[in-house]
Amino acid sequence: MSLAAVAPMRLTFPDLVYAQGSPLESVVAACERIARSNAAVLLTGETGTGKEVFARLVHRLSARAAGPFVPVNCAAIPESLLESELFGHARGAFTGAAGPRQGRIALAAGGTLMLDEIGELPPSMQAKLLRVLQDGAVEPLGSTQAQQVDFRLVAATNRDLAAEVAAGRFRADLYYRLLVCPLELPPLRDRPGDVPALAQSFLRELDERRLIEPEALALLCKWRWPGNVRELQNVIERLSVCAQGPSLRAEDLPDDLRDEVPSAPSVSTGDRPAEAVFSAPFATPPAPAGAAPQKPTLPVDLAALIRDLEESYIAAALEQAGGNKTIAADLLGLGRTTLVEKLRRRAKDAA
Amino acid sequence: MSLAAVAPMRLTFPDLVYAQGSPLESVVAACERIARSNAAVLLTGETGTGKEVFARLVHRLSARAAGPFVPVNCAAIPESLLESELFGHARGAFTGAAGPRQGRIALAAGGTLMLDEIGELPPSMQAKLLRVLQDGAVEPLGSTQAQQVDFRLVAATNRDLAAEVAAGRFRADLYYRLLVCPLELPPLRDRPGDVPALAQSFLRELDERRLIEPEALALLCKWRWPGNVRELQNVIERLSVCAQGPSLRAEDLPDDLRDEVPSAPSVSTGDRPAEAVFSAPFATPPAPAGAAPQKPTLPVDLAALIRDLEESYIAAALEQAGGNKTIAADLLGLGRTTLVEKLRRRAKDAA
DNA sequence: GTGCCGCCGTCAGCACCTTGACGTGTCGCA
DNA sequence: TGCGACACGTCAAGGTGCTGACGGCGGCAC
Repeated sequence: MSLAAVAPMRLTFPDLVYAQGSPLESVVAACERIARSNAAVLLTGETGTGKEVFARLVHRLSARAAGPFVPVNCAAIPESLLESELFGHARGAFTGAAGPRQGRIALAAGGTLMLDEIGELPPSMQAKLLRVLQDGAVEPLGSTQAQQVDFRLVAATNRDLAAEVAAGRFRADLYYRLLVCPLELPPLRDRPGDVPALAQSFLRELDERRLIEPEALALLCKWRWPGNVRELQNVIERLSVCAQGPSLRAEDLPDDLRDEVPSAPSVSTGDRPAEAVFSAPFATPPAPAGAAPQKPTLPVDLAALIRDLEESYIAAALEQAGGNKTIAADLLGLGRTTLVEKLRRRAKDAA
Repeated sequence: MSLAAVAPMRLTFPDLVYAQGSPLESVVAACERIARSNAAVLLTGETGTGKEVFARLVHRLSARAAGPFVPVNCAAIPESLLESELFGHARGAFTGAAGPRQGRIALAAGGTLMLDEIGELPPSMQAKLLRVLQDGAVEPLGSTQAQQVDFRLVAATNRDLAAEVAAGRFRADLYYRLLVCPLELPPLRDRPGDVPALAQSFLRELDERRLIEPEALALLCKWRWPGNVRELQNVIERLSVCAQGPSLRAEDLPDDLRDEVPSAPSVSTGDRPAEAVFSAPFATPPAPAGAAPQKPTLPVDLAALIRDLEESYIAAALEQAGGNKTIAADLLGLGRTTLVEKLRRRAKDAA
């Protein structure tokens, strides 16, 4: 899986870098124990703490290492599609292209299924997932018979699932099912000792041979890292780009980091920075990397979409034609009167 | 790039005009460093500070200078169209002249993609963009396979993205991704020394040979310029048109500028003047002319374009629905029979 | 087996859109 | 002033696409 030289040129996510004595040591040790079993795992931690990295670690350390690792980002898939995405659907009689689709769960047979942002799972899916965990079988949409699937579940979230349960947004029975092997990933600010190792690892991936000056490193270690490892990754990249001298100096760091007020380490899982406050409709949940195929956002109002498209083009053509409708119609390959009528309708609808 | 004599007669945007000792000097220096890398750039600054100019600068200074520069104004495109605009859609029956649309991202292959007003990006597009940045690949609507694209991203906004993140309107992970190389453009009022040079540059483009009287120039330098460079451009043009004497006098300036109360320079990045209501001289609308490099390519076969778009969406919906036309129609907000009819026509046309 | 349910294809009715033709108003030029 | 060129708005005719209803077909439950 080397992305080689892709465009925006990103580093591949680091494979578990930490320092001696890091709190991560105990987490890794826990992973090793856990991996041997087949029990469900629940990873919790802020954005950017590397939940997928640890999910893969559990997979690799388990007896299923040779099987598939299937990541699914629950938050990145429109609710209406989640079901067919997870469970698949039986007959795809038509369409040629798709045909009958395996669900992600079925694809994880013999391997590990990672459900990221499981806190975003809508209630109906929670119920269905629970059934699957109990029966060890999935029943694709439209199909009559269940299909046994042997998979291991690793769930992850940056929400406080217990609070979600208390608020009635997450099923208690599913919660306890997931809670068999809880693994909490500490935020980067609570393990500043890992910062140097991580920084060095990122530098190596950048082919950056200069060193970070001690003063700069000290600043890095003191920063709160609300975006955790991913934020560090970006800062390092930026540092490498911006620094001009023979070494990477504190002056080359972003202002925020230099205006540092030494932050108290967070109190366990108490505060979840920033993004906790979603108000917005469509509450954009932080959905870290790595899962879910592209797929256009459906459902969509096709009629409205086409109206918009048409309107955009008509407006552009009119502008280019300087308001001359005859020319504009030509530009669009439409009859003149057709364009006129379209405009009239539009004006009418507006009123 | 001379637009020569287009209808409303606009000046071409100036190519980076500033005075010696201007704060822009350090910004330009930063651009030079940044340009060498492939990292994402985030431009921030008020309306009219020339974000696109700097985006082009980064492009020209980079190794990609020979490649395309593709500007996209996220705020200027209806939300429903953004997806097909950015990602494109797979081909339809026959291409005609305009044919199957490449997305803007794909068009930026080998070059630079500028996403202006990125703060306006709706949540679903934020998620998709993040994926593209991570994978370096796009998957056009209706197509099943992803396509590798090598591009460099320059994002721009006049919002406070950090605040947007805190408010839950902008994804934290995408934010950190963009923050690799932040570049802040100072408002014109904080660099009054650039005003004379800019004014002279605009006059030259207007073929205006008269000179600005010192008193008028002084007024220009003192004005707050809520609309920044673009506002200055408008004022100069107006001045040239209105002045009748052998020189450009203070009396020819709009009243607002002459009633000047010497304004304190803005306190660093503190306030972002609500560009909505600024009572500019000459009723400067926030973003007239020079902006909006949107403009779909014309001429175009609108009917064919719409057919293609429709086909792509239908194909995608059918796939997601697993061939179930009832569900697919729902996904598209169409009546079931309507969808069936559309399919029938399509099949008929193919034959 | 029988009945129910969901999905599908067809078709006729109808609203809507497109199209071509016509009349008007304006501009420029003889 | 008169004439042609040009662009516009309107309208009636004809076509097109949408809609709702109907019947067929297969799976599943009882």
